[in-house]
Amino acid sequence: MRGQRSATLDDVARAAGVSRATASRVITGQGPASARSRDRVTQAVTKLGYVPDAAARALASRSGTRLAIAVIGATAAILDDPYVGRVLTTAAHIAAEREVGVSLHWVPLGASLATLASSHNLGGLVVVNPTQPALHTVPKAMRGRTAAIGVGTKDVPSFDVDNGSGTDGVVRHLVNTGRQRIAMVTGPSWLPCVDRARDAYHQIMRDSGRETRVVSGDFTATRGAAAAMEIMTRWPDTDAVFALSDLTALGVLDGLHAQGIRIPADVAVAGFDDIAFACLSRPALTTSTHPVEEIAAAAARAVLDRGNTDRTTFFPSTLVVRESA
Amino acid sequence: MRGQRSATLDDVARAAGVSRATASRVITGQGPASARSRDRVTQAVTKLGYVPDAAARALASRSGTRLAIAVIGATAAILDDPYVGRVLTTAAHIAAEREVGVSLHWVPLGASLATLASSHNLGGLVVVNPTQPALHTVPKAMRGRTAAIGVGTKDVPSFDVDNGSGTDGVVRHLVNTGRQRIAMVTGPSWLPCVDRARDAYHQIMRDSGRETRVVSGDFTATRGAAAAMEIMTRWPDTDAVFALSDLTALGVLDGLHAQGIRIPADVAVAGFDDIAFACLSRPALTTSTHPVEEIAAAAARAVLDRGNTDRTTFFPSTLVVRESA
DNA sequence: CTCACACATGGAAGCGCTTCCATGGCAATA
DNA sequence: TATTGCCATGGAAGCGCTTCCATGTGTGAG
Repeated sequence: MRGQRSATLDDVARAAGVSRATASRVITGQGPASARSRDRVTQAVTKLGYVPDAAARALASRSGTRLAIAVIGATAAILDDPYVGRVLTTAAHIAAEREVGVSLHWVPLGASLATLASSHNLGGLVVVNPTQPALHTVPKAMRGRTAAIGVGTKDVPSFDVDNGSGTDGVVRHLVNTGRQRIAMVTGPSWLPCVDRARDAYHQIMRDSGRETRVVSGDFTATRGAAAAMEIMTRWPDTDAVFALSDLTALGVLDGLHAQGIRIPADVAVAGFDDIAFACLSRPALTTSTHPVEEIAAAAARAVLDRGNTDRTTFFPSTLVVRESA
Repeated sequence: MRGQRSATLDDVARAAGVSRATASRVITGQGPASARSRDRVTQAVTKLGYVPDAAARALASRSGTRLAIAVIGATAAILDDPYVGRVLTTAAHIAAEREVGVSLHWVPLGASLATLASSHNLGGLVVVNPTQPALHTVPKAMRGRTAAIGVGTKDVPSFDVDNGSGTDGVVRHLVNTGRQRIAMVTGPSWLPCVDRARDAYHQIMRDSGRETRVVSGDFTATRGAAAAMEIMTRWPDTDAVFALSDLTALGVLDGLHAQGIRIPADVAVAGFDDIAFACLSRPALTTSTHPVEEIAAAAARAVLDRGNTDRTTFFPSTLVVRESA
């Protein structure tokens, strides 16, 4: 293509015979410009193959054009779970409509978001699985353009699936289908949504006079398989397992299979999320939906359109009965 | 935290009692600085909670600090496949070691990479599933910091799995285990790697005096299920199906199940990629490995460390025999 | 004791862009 | 014809940072 150095706004302005200011106005579409200038600039742009420099633009306009998605406390395994992928795809979609890009950032638990969020080239920030401390590290200037997927702080709009009622639906189904000794595999304990789910489980167990059996998980399949062993060893008479993630439930299925346990005849298994694979497993997984796309879209829109929702919005989760429970 | 406006390098310099130049040198670690200046600046930085602005830095230094991953021709479904996720995670890892971020970009088939790659705040570019035209749109200035995952052009280092020998291994296994009428489900036809795999399949079929049965796929599970129907309708005596993607193979498994076909008794099924779910399905999937992490790491390193590899590197794929074939 | 040299330092010039502001031209009004 | 007002325009001032260059300051060699 063109020479070594790529064309700048100056080159365009010169080629069009207008000032840089005018060229800028035409290109950004902000501010007045005569039809004549508009034409000449447009022509110069295509002729020179001019593409505005995002960094310079962000710096000058003090508002970037990129939506950052920060995933808190993620291990490498998290992308085995379609979850982040779905958030990402959806956000990218919404962002693309507004001609902004997306970037993905893994933020270790306890790390600061300051570096990430301080950059001028950021148009917005969506924090996935936020913790209070992490959210507090986002600079004031960025607060208005931040949303959380999960349970956030007061000054940041938050979006999450209704883990409580979702869990309620699943566990109630287990109870209604005659299961007596129902175990639960949770997720990472630092996630507030895990608490809500565990609370819901405890509630039902208590109300129906059942004993609780909880082992902690991390949303991975590997952990699910291990949890299956652990559960059947500690409580051999368990007749149902509810995992707070489909991936984990799939692992549980596997672990149970390995022990020669029949599903759902001996033990019922239920998950949470309704991932694409849930209906591909044998037996197909009974689970509860997780409207990730809706949630991610809401978060992305809240950030990009500055929706002034500063409350937490919960999205309903509905039971999907298949073969495993 | 601090006031409305966040601290700039000027603030730090002032607080430390040095010039902006010196402060910059200390912070970037480039250029000389006395121990005294270093201390004072470091203190000022922590005191003010100073975080450098990425946009300004990129603009001034003419070299960004972000690794962009552009996925060509991706549909929303692509993230159901762990593939992109694995690329992303690995790249993010390598990038993080060098304190650079990653960003992900969906580039429609036929779209230009110019806008993406022209930005000064880009440290490198990794193009996934590149097409020749797409690669040609990356500005000269960026060429040196670009790598391809897939088959690229001469001036860009490329990394890919050896689809040819991988396919060879799988199909040969099918042949060796006595399968006679082996069908293949391919991937998107615009991907060169699909050609290589199809060629390998044709080769073996021809060499062993077998007839070829090819239906085209798109790497999704949905398409796999449909392909299973299509294959069994067109060629009811088929006794093996090889899909160029595990996701598709899983779909095939599902489609075959739906028709009451036993696997592997009636029909053997083999995939490609060895995704995490491959061993979770019933029956567990026979497949061939795809060292995505190695490939992505090589690509990321080639870009970040300016490795002058301007050739295509193929990574070996090895057969994994499980239950389905 | 002098000269040369290295090193730490600050001033200043940008990087490529947006945007404020003052200017000038033109049509509409009186 | 003189006055008002509006709109298109260019000049210039940054955005926050890096980096070149010239200036001091202290050290070792002669």
